Amino acid sequence: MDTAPPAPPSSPSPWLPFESRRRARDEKREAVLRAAVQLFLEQGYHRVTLNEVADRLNITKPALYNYFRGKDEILFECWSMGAELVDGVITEINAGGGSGLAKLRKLVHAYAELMATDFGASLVRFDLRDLAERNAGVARAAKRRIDATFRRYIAAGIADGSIRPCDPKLAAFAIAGSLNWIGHWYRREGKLSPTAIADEFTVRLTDGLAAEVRLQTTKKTPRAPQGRNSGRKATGKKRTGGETG
Amino acid sequence: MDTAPPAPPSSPSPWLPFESRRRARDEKREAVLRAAVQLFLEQGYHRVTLNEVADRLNITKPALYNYFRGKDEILFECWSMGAELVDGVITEINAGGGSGLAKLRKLVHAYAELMATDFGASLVRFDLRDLAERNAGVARAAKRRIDATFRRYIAAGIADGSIRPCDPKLAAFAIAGSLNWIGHWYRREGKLSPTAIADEFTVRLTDGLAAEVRLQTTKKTPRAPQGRNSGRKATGKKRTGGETG
Amino acid sequence: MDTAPPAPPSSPSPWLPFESRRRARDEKREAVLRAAVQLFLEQGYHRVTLNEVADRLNITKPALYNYFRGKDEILFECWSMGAELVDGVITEINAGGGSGLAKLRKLVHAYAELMATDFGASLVRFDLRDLAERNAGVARAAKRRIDATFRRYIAAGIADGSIRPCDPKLAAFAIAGSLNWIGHWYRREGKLSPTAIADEFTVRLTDGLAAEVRLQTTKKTPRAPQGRNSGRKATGKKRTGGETG
Amino acid sequence: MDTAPPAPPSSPSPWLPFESRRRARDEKREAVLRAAVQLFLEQGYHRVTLNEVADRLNITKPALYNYFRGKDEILFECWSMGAELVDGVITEINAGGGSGLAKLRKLVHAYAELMATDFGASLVRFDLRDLAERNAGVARAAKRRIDATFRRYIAAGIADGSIRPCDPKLAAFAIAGSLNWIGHWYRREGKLSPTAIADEFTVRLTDGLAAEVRLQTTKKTPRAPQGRNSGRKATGKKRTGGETG
DNA sequence: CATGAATGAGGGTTCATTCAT
DNA sequence: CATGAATGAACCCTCATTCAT
Repeated sequence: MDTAPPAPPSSPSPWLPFESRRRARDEKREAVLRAAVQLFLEQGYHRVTLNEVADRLNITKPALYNYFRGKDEILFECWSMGAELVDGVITEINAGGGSGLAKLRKLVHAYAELMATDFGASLVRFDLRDLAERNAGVARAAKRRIDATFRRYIAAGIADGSIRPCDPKLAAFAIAGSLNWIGHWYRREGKLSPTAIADEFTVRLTDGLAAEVRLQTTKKTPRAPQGRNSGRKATGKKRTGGETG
Repeated sequence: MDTAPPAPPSSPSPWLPFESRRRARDEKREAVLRAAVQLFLEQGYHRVTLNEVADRLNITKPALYNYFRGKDEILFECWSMGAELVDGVITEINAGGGSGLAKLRKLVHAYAELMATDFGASLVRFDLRDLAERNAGVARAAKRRIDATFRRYIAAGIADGSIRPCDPKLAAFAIAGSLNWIGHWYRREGKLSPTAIADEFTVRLTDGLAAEVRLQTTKKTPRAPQGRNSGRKATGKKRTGGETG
Repeated sequence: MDTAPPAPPSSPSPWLPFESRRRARDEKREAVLRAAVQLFLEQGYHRVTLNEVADRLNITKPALYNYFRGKDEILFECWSMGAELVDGVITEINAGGGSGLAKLRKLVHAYAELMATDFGASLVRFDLRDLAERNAGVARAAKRRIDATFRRYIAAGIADGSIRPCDPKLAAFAIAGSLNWIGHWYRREGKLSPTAIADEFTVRLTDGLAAEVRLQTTKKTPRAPQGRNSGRKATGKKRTGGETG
Repeated sequence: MDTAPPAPPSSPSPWLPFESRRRARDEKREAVLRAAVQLFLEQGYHRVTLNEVADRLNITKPALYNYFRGKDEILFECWSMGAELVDGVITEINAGGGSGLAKLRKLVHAYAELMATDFGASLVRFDLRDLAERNAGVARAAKRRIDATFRRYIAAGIADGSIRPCDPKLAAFAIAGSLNWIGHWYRREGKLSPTAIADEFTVRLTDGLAAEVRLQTTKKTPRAPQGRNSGRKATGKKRTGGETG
C-alpha cells in the first residue's frame, strides 16, 4: 500500500518532500470526500453544490478540481470508500473459518455497523445513475459481488447444515434489505449505538435461518422461551431518528 | 384504465357537464401522475424534466400547471397515491380481527405487494427533501403512522401471546427494511411475481417472531400445521433484476 | 419556399395564426443570426458571449435556446447562410450557358461580392473546428463542393479552349485565395464598393487564364495595351480598411 | 534542434556561464515557441491550453511564465517570428537590385515558401485581436509594412515599365490574398512541395502584370524567353490537403 | 384551457494566472 | 528556477416557472 520505504530518520532525503507532498495531497483528497459525503447524505447529491463542499473546507470551488475530475467523480469516490470497507470485511471473513452461518453472522454484524458510517451509508443512499457510465458500471459490479457473497454464505450454510434449506436469493434480499435500510434510518444522535444495532440485527436476521440453536435465547436464559430477549437491552421508546419507510 | 361510463343520455341534468368536466379533469390529473411516477422511478426525480413528462402525455409543459402547482407537487401527489394505498390496507386490517401476529402478517403481505407497484415504490424511493416543507411534513407524518402501525401490531402480538417478546421498534425496522427494499430491487420484467415475493417475505419476516408454530415448513417439520405456503421453495437462479445493495 | 398558400383574404383561416407564428419564429431566428454573425465577425467567435448576442436583440440569453441548440449551432447556421448564398450562385451559373471561362468569371464576380457580406465572410473567417463534429462535416463537404466548382469551370474552360492550359487545382487555389481574402480585408466603411471590387477581381484573376482576349483592355480602349485599366476607375489611395496579410 | 555547441573547455571565461545561461534560456524560449505555434495552428489558439503547451515540452505550466508574460505574449512571439522572416526577406530583396517586377517576383516566391512554414502561417492564421493592445499595434504596423512593400514594388514596376499600369493597391490585395491563403490550405503531408507551390504562384500571380513577356510558357508561346520554370505543368490529382475556401 | 416564448436563477466546468515552497 | 496548489473570473447551458395570446 504505502510505496515509499520509511526514510532513514537521520537523512533529510530529498524524497521526503515528495512523500510529504503526496501525503498532504491524499489527506486533502480524503478531507474533500469526508466533507462531501456528509453533505451528500445531509442534503442529497443534487442539492449540494460544489461551492458548499468547498466552503466547508475553506477552499474555493475550482480547487476541488485538483483532486477530482468533477462532481460525479466525488460521488463515486465516496461510494468507493464504502465499497472498500465492505470488501475489506468480506476478505477478512473469507480468510477466517467457520460454518456458512457463522460467516453470514459475521457479515451481517460488520455490514450493519458499516451502515451506520457515512461512507457505508453511501453504498445504499447514493443513486448510481448520478455516476458517469464508466463508474456506474464499476459500482454495479461491486454491488453484485457483495450480493453474491451474501448468497454464497447462505448456500454454504445450507450445504454444511448450519442453515436450514431456503432460497438463498430471497433470503439474501431479505437480510440485505433490513441491513441496507439501516443506512436510511440510522442517526448518529440517536440512542442506539451501531454496535447495539449490529448485535440485534445479527440475531434477528439470522436466527430464522439457523438450523439448530437459536441465538435469540442466550446461554444465560437457556429455557426462557418467552423471556424477552434478555441480556440484550430492550431500547424501549428511545428515539433513533427515523421511521421504517 | 376504466373510463367514466357514458352518462345516461336520458338525464340532461345540468349537473352532468360539470360532473363530466371534473371527472375528465381528474382523469387527466391521474394520467399525469402515472406518467410522472414512471419517469421519476426510471430516471430519478432530478433527471426528469417537466418537458419529458409532458411529452409522454402528448401535451405541453405549461399544461401541467393546470393540474399541479409545480414539479414538487407532482412528486408529492405520486407519493400520496402510494401512501393512500398503504392507508387503505391498514384500515382494512384494522377493521378485521385476528391476533397481533395475524395482523402483522396481513400487513407484511399487502405491503410487499404494494412495493412492487409504481406508486408503492414511490413511498421509499422518493426523497422527501424534494418536497415543499409543507408537503414534506405531511409525508413524514404519514410515514410515522405506517411505522407506528408496524410497531403496534408487534406490540399487540406480544401482548396477546402470538409474538414472542422482542423490541417492537427494532423488529419493525428489520421487517420494514426488508419490505422497503423490495421497492428498490423489484423489476416487473423479473421472474418473481409480486405475490410470490409477498408470500415468501410474509413467512420469512414473521416466522422468527412467531411464538409457537413456524409457518416455514422444512423437511425437519414435515407437518406444517397451517399449511399455508408450505413447501414453498427456492426459486433457483431466476433473475429478478436487482442486487441486495 | 413559402409553404402556406395565400390565404383567401376574406376568410379568417385558423391557419393564419400558425403561419404567422411560424413566420415570426423564422424572422426571429434570422434576426439572431444577423446579430450573431456581426458580433462573430467583429470580435471573433470565442470573444463573443451569448449574453452579448442576446443583449443586442433585447432578449435574454436562454431565449436564444428557443431557436438554436447552442452557441456552436448558431455559428454553423451563420456559416450555412453563406454557403447557401454560394450554392445559389453556382446553381444559377450552372443553369445558364457560356464557356468555361464565362462561367468562371460569373462565379468570381458573384463570389467576390458575397465576400463583402456578413454571411459570405462567415465562410472564410469562421473556424470550422468550433463546430460540432457533425456540422463540421457538413461544412467541409460544402467547401469541397465549392472548390470543385472552381476547378470544374477551369477544366471546362481548358476543354472548350476558352482558358489556356494550366493546372486547374492550383489555379483554383490562387483565384479562391484572392477572393477569400476579400472576406478578411473588406470593410463596409471603405471606399471600394463590393461591385467595384468584384469587377476588378474578375478581370485580374481571370485575365491571366484567358486564351484569347484580355478583358483588361476593355472595348473602349481596344488597343491601349498599357492603357491603365481605363474605364474601371483606379481607386488610388482611398482607404479600404485592411492590409494584405 | 541543434543545441549550442559545447563551449571550448579551454576558455574558463567568467562570461561563459552567463553566455551559456542566456543561450540556454533563449533556446528554451524558442522551444516553447515551436511547440506553441504547432499547437496553435493545429487546434486554434483558444482551444490550446498552456498545460498542453507545457506537456509537450515536458515542463509544467507555471514554468512557461519564466519565459513569457502570458499566453497572449506567446502568441505574439510566434507571430513575430513569422514577421521577422518576412522582414528578412524584404531586407534582402531591397538590398539587391532589379526591376520592380523582379523584386515583386522575388517577394512572391519567398513569401509563398514562408506560408508553408509554421511561423509563416502564423502571420495569417492568428487573430490579432487575441493580442494585448500594445502587441496588436506592433503587429498591425508590421502587416502594414509588408503590405506597403507589395504595393511599392508594384508601383516601382509600373514606374520602370516592368509592370503594366494598374492599381497597386488592388493588385497587392489580389496577390497577397492568394499567397496568404497558402497558409490556410498547405499541408506538410501533401504532395506539393513548398518550392513547387512558390514557383507556380510566382508565375501565376505576376504574369498577368508583366508588361512584356509572360513567364508562363504554353504551347502558344513555345519560346519562353527566360525559361524559368518553363514547361511546369499541371500537377494532376495529387492531394494537397485543403480546399479553396 | 393550451401553447409558444421568454425569463431568472443557478450550477458545473475551464483556465490563465499567482504564490509559497 | 520549477512545482503543486489555489484562485477568480467567466461562460455555457438547463429548467422550472410565468405570461400573453
